[in-house]
Amino acid sequence: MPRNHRDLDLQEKRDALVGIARRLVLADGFEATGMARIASEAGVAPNTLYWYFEDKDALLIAILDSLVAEALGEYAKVQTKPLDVQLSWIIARFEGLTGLISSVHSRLSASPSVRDWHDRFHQMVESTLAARLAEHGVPETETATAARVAMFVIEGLLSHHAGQRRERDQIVQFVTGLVTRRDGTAETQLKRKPTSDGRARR
Amino acid sequence: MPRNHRDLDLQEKRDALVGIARRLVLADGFEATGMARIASEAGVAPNTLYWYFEDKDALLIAILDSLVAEALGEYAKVQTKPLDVQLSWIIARFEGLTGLISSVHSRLSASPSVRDWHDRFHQMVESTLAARLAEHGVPETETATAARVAMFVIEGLLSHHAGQRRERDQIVQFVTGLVTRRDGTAETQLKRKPTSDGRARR
DNA sequence: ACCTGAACACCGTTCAAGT
DNA sequence: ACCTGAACACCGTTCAAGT
Repeated sequence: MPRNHRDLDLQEKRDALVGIARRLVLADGFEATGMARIASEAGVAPNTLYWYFEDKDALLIAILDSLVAEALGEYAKVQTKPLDVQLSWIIARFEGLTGLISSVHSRLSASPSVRDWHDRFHQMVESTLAARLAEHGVPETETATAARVAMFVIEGLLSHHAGQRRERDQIVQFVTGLVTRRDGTAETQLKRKPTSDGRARR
Repeated sequence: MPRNHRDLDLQEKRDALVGIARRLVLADGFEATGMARIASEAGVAPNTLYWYFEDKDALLIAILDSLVAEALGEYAKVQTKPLDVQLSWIIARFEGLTGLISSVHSRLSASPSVRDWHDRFHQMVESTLAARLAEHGVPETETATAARVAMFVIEGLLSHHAGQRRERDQIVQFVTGLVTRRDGTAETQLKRKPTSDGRARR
């Protein structure tokens, strides 16, 4: 896959390198995947990577961008489903990425570029969540706070072995129930109504 | 501070080393603090540290234990205060440790001993939180789930620049309000009653 | 039992040089 | 413009040896 010099343009080769790095990083973890290994797998010299990426963090960010782009495309399909289904979907979708997520968090203080990406990502996810919450009857004054709480719960579940399936469902139901049951707006959603996946609560 | 051979016993010297390492790690971060630096600050050879600690993770765990022991002592004083005050206190108390917290999370997958410590710590904190929640009228069937959600929110706030003071208060109020307002048990706590620090909600 | 000097393996990154 | 061989600085850790 080296395909040297001029028959692949810069962006194409960069993408190819990201793909290779992504596969290795997802398999073995970011810290455990050395630049030398990535280079060797790509058939180039280690320092060649530094022609395409400023440093290892830039490579990490490129990997994250490619993963987020894919997930975002798929999210469109569940965007209109009930809140608990959406939350469960998000958690299941990112379940394989817990290692990467904690790598991102661990680079936060050392790398301004990772910190920057991370903050942007949070902003994007939370504003999307806030919009969904608004649709579900959460009053405007609380959507931002509720979205942040939802985000924290998602991150918590993902960071901690993601819990067992059963426990995850319980937490998702608990949070959606709490968040949407405001001053009667969505009161019914909480009482006895079966969950959207057909299982009884508790 | 070397105090060699026999005029300090093993445990005493170990504690001294932990103290020195803890100061450096809190100042510069775990990853940024090399074993060589700790050793030099302690006036010993780098490899001497490996007489007292199995590896760098063991040193991390010793630091964490000392920090938790201190915090636990202080927590006794606020244990009987209202829920929102307790949560705010916990967040403020651990605010200076965000770097360490993410270091712990980043070692989770690579180090079984850190993972072990982390799981124990969560279990301890969550069972304590669950007991407080029960005192505040949360039904038995939900204390565990609610405690875990509270823990996720605490961790989320601590991991993300801990937010601004104002935003933190808002989230704490939101969560305590939601969690304690169950089927009328603590219904009043939510409606219009001013927060325990005297500020109006929203 | 406690401590050390010296080395090892590995890491991300850089430099000077090639085409 | 794109790529490389070789080196650099640094890391946690180990080894063989000293007392």
